[in-house]
Amino acid sequence: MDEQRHDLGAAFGRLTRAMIEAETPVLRANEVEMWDYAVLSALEEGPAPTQSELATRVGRDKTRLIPILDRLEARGLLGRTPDPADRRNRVVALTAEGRAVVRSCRRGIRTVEADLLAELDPGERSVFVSVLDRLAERVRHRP
Amino acid sequence: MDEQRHDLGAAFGRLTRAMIEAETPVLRANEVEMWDYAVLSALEEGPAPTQSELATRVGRDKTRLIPILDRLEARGLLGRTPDPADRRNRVVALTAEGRAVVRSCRRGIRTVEADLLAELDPGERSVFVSVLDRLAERVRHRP
DNA sequence: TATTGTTATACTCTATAACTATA
DNA sequence: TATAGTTATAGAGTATAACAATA
Repeated sequence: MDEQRHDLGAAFGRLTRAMIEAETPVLRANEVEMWDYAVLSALEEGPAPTQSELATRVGRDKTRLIPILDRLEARGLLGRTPDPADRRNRVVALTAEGRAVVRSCRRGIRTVEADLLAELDPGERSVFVSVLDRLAERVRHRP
Repeated sequence: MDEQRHDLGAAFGRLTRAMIEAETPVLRANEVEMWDYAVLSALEEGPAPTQSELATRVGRDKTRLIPILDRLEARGLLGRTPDPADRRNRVVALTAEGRAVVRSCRRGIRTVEADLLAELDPGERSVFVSVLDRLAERVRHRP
């Protein structure tokens, strides 16, 4: 293993903070907060059959999701409809407007990302992005 | 830019959390917390001429550094000695024991990191690590 | 007056456990 | 009884401003 480099964890942490900072203006322009965007983004994969399922998708617990869902539902960006088969469940789905907002956010975010990766050569960039995506996906499946 | 992948920021965030979780047992075995380790690690580069300088090195503000320094100094892992040239300043430096602790932590952390990267092939791994380190360094220089 | 280190205070975020309604 | 969603509360973490000592 390499000797003369910084810790991976520290590097991830720094980059996380930097990205949050850089993306905040984009999100603010769309009047959403970070976790709002995370929720909308997760719902693009498809409606969530329960809020708990959505919570694990996003990587938060269900209690912290509720104020976010309240806000987004009030703005008409998503809907919570009771599941007739089991009325305890509420299926959460994007509205057309919600889909439009998340797409608008994503456009801005892609610009910020391109900026971060600008100095890399194309080969490095594609390896980096692909590995990053794979690692993040691997790490996803455990809460 | 690629279309079908997750956001970089979300990936960084997930990996940050996963690494914190995976490294916690290592740090606990050495009786240090995450930011304790960050401070000790930063001091390996050399003594900090002022606490403020150390704060920016670590990426926190000076007020949040103080309880950490108190604790580490009490344990004899670092020293705070007034600078004779400007007695407002305190230069912060690792003790021999502090250096031993941070090295012990690092050994464990390297193992965790190797585990994360284990499935990658060597080429990918070296590109990924090198790019990550470079990006983190670039992003470092803005308080 | 400006700066270093420090303390105090208010604010946000997070974790936990209790409550309701359905099953 | 067990689970989904919700609410409440306590704790940790964070940001900000004020303070004493030194320049």
